[in-house]
Amino acid sequence: MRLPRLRFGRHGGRLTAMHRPGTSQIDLPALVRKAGFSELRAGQEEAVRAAIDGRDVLAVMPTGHGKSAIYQLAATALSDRGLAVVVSPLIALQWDQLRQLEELPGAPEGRVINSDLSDADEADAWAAIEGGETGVVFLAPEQLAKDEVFERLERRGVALFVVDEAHCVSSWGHDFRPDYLHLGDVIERLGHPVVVALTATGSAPVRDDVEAVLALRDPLVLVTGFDRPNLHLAVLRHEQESEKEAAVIVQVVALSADGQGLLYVATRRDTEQLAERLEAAGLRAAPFHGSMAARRKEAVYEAFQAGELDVVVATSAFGMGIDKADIRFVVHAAITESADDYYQEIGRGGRDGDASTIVLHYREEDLGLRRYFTSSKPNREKLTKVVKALRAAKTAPDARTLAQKTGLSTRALRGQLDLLTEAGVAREEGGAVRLVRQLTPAKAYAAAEEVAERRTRIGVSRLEMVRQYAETLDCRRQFLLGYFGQEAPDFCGGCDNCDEGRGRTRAKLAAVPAGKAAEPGGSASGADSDAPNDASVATADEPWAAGSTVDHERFGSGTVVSVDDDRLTVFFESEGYTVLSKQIVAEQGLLRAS
DNA sequence: AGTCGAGGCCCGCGGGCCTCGACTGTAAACGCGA
Repeated sequence: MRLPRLRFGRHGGRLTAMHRPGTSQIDLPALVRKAGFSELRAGQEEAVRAAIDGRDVLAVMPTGHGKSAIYQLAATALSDRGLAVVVSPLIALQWDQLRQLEELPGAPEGRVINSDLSDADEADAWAAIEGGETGVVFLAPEQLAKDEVFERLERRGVALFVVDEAHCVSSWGHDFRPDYLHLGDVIERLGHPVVVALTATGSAPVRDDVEAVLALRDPLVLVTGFDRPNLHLAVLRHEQESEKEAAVIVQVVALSADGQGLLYVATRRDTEQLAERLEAAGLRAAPFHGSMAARRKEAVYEAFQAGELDVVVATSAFGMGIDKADIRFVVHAAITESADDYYQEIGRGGRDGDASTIVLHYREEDLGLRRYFTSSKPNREKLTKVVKALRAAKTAPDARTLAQKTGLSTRALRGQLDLLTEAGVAREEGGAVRLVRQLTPAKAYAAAEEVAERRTRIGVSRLEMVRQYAETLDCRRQFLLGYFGQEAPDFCGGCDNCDEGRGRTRAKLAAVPAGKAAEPGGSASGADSDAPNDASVATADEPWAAGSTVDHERFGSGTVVSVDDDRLTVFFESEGYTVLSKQIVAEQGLLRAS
């Protein structure tokens, strides 16, 4: 098991948290001291105050910026009003969070509730929770789907509801972990305690999704900057799979001279095979993927943390909860499913602020696998079986009974149920599945098909965005930051395209005499960014600012993601990411502000 | 959508080539058997 690690020094440092009259009567500096923190960073204080004052909070902050401190302080302040429930996606993360909480002298006692506990331990935990000794409970959303768990928490009284890694609500909730979709209901049934949603990944559509799914009420939305100037970004294109693999091996071996790193691959088999090849090349390498035994996963994790491995070759399973600041490279041997995922994975590099090398090895064919994972198509036969069984059932069956009745595997059944749930046809509560609408199998199928088509459209559009990242000849940092709705200087000086003076970057640089000062309000500060910032100049009379909501006559409502010289990228709820020509939008009046 | 391994075929006994089809990611929870 890993050692607890504090994200904030408790020694030295000045208290920067000041009491502001007119807000909460809580003495925040005293609370900060009591909880054992030395100081709060920008954004943290605002978030804690809002939560204490009863306002929902959505905080999008980079890992290591102290998201945990927000709920730890809020839970401490609100502990006499009721329990704090912290929803966390991984059991390993729950234990980590508990350990962090235990390190804080003034914080309430915490407990973990999950399926790892023995019956005796679970009974003990509940006794502490119900007896009032425990102030913070860590659990996965699946636990909240159980009536018994919900009722016990409700009886105890919940004052604060925290959703950690809140992007899971959006990126996983729709198909992978449907219980994330029900968190909004859980919150409402608990009488809507203060909700604090925390994540490090938050493009505007994801933020909107989190807000909607959790039914946040007038939340304070805090978004800190996404830029990570110490990450050097590059993409290498390949024709053949074998050539790509060879290049990946050579590069990882070379980069290992700088320190430890991560190699992300697409399949479990690739984790094993590439780890073997890297070992053969003399590196200390280990594979990591979701279906490995828990003990083996933990051993790899520990060895990496302890500096005993040069590289971990992993699927996307390796990531959340990694608490290592000195990762010197993050290499992808295959493209991710979205730019959100890519940013999340590369964001693990260089948290100590020192340089980290980020490379994507790209083959167009690799998009095929991602497309496969993205596409969802309802199976008429299976779906009909499920709907018929539900219509015939006298009492609402659980998923297991339903799988037996329909003869489907639990996995196949799960897929059908997710579709029916999102289509608003069925609902799963406390393990029991009910039909919400008494539709014929044919109509239920049509509803599910609509949902699947929409999911696929959005999935393909997200994939299209990460493809654009891979194929762009412009500044990659600007592209990524634009994706997250943040303006950036044209010249980042930290990506392969800028290094080589390619594409539009070069055109813009050529148009500006070297050394010319930027327009006021133009370029961001930075020693190497003297080029003017067109994005901010253009926004002066730009009617469609990034982050604003718009209506399209055909696609419905959407959020402006980024604004370029000649085009807009908009995320439409029905279509996903769509690139529109500014000129055509203007000429045809395609968009209305909403 | 794309890759890879199994198995068949050819020609002639060791290996190359082709076709077909299985498989491809992310977690928690639960029940069963050892």
